[in-house]
Amino acid sequence: MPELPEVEVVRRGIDRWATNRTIATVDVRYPRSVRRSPGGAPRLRSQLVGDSFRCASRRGKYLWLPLVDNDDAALVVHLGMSGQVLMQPQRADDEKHLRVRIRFDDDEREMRFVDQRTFGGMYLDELHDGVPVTIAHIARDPLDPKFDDAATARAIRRKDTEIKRVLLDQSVVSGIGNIYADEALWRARLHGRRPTSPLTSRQVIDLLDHARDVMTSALDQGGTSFDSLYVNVNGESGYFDRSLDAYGREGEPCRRCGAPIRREAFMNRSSYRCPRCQRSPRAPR
DNA sequence: CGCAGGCCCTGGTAGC
DNA sequence: TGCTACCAGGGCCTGC
Repeated sequence: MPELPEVEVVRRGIDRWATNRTIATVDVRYPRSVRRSPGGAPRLRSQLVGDSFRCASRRGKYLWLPLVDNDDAALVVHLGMSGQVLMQPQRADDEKHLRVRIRFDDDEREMRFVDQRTFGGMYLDELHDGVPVTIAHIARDPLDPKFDDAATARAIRRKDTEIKRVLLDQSVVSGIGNIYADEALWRARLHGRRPTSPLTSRQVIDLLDHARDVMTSALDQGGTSFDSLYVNVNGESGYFDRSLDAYGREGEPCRRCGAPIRREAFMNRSSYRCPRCQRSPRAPR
């Protein structure tokens, strides 16, 4: 499940292999994967072939490759739940869920978009001030140098909802998904169902600090490969899953207090927390 | 307008 | 063994 650290690892890999090479062919094997691209596969192909990519940018879980010739356009990539960008030798066997193949006019590696659950995709978009218009509503992420902790904390406290919901709201703070939300909440000793407005500014800024810290650590270890769907552009897993303190640790002892980590349903998914360190806001015990 | 919840999608796995 | 039901979940869309 790629969140910010995993997407950043992929971005770096793409930068290493895919920039400043003339695009030769674009082969869309599965139209759904380019469903957000205006004009579909034909226009995607005609716009990309002959052009080349600049260095990749990222905001939250989105990354994009600006084009060199058409300098107000970019190829946006979102990995969804199971998307992978692989830089493969041209002779390598096709992956089972290969969706889009981009070849360059040299003998080096080709770029492949592979996606089992097809929530991800790639599409052409227009750049405004260097940002694709379709992601203008995505907030800056905590690793962005221009991320404003105090302003984000204010925005969070203005919301009339629960804290974990806001952490997952990409228009307030981006890059955080279910795994790093649970990890940040564990580190901050906050229950995800705590209402946001009574939280102090200090608590929220502390939480954002923890989110940044845990994602930075994950990035240093190549990301979290919890269910093997996430890999870097060379197909290699990250190692942060063994450093997780909450996510996926149901029944295992809290690394702080020893209480068994609890798993609960939340927003049609799972939340993991320590029942002792992260007390329930409703029925404290 | 803000918020909550449903839906999309597929493969692995638990359970019978 | 083979079938069914369920689970993973980001982001868009709808409805209240």
